[in-house]
Amino acid sequence: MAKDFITRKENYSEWYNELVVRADLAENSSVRGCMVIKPYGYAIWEKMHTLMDNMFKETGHQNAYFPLFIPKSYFEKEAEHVKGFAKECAVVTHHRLRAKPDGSGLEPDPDAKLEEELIVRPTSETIIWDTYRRWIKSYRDLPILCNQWANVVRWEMRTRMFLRTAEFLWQEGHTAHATKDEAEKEAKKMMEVYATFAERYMAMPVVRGVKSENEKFAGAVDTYCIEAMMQDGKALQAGTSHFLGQNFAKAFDVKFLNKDNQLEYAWATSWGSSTRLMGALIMTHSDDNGLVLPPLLAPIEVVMIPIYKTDEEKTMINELAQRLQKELQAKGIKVKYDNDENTKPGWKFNEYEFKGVPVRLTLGARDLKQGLVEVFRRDTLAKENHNVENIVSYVEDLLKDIQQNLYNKALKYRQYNTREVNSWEEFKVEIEKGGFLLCHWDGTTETEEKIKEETKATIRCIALDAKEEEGKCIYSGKPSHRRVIFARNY
RNA sequence: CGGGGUAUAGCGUAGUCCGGUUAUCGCGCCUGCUUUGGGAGCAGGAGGUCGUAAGUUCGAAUCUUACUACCCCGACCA
Repeated sequence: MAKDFITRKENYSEWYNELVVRADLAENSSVRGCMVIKPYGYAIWEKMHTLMDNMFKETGHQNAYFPLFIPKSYFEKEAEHVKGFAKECAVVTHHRLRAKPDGSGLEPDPDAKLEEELIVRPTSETIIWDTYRRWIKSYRDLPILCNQWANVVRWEMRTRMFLRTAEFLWQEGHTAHATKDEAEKEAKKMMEVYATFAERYMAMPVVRGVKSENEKFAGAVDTYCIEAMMQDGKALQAGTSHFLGQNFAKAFDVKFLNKDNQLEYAWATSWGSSTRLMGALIMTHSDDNGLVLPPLLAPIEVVMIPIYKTDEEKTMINELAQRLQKELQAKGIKVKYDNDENTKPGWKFNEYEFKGVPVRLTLGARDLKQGLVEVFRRDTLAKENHNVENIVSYVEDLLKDIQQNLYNKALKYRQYNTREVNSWEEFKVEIEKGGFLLCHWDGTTETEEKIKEETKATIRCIALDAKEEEGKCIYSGKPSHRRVIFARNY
């Protein structure tokens, strides 16, 4: 019903861009590659933030905050890490401006050049491990389980709101452990936390997996991930959790005395998820009428819209609305009564529909005379009249149903678009159709890169629940023991 | 950083080739009245350094040159 709104089929990426702007989630700022997250969009992120934060705390983590700036020398210490991030770092070189000699504005003061240049953090492993060196002396100091909510900067060539911006918001967990086993368990545990969050709150099914050598984090031994499928069949990495081995402990000389009084390097993990989740959320559920939000993340779960002609009707509806609002709020439901007289009901219908509000109650004078309200659910666009008497418990159940339905729908979509492919010829055809392709792969980086060059498809992950199965690599024909997931990705 | 394109009101645009009144239209905005069951109607109104700078000309949104910004396609990436 949305006016002049492009459909997913017509142009998926334009649909996404327009949706983000028109649903009032975010807008491009005047700074290249950076976006403004608007109140409605931020309210969704805030919910994600709070829910995830609780999950981190339940698993024993504490929040802390580390500096935005990282001395260049710290950054250089872990070879793989530098290689991965150097190309996209913002660098601070001066600490003062001065008036230009010709009076035409400001310029960095040459006398205020920094002794050592500072990197704006693209991620915080280095500054954190430099700090951990001072915190860790004994096995009794371990584990350290910290998380930080922060902004990071990665100077991307091409950006898209939420999916890839030069600056973005995220959380990054950084833990230190006495044993390899404990660190590995931590990395897997946090992947599971992300997966649970995605499925339970975002209603977004994910594949739990491990990255190939080629795709893993710069500086990690293993990268675990959750991968989701968007409605255009492309994969989106929605969270990563890294087992870092002793790489950062060695680079920053973080040693502790174990129970046997011997010096050992500490074991590390790091794990992160970002405002990219907003993009994932949008592209998982939304349709050609705009945003669709799962109730558990919707800033407004229920909107009530009055329709009346006379003053008596208006008074009657206002009173009813206030009563319903209280009752719904008592059930913990976020409800908004929009009795703004400047806009007409039809305008409001479209507005809230576009913004993805899960349930709308139309309080119309005509229906109310028969004791009815109109209930509209955003996920199926279905409307029905319902008795006003038990509307509160009905809405409560309906919200649960919508949450579950969105998950089921997304899962069905993913299952339908996931298929086994057994030959290179077949692969080249199937990859054009999108979706996840389950294929045998010989385990080598060379093969992976050749496939990427020829088809733009990458190995999204090796699913943790992939079953053992003998087969031949679709590209090289060499033996393989399990299938991996190939897809084009965001 | 390579290749292509665009720049006119808050947004989207006409006009540019072929220079000539007061720069077009829609949406949005403001005021008033009438309206209210799927983006209301009428009337009136406000809003512009035509990306920046220089040049050609009696006269430049329009022609020339330089610069800047943004978009698309590559290379790179959560």
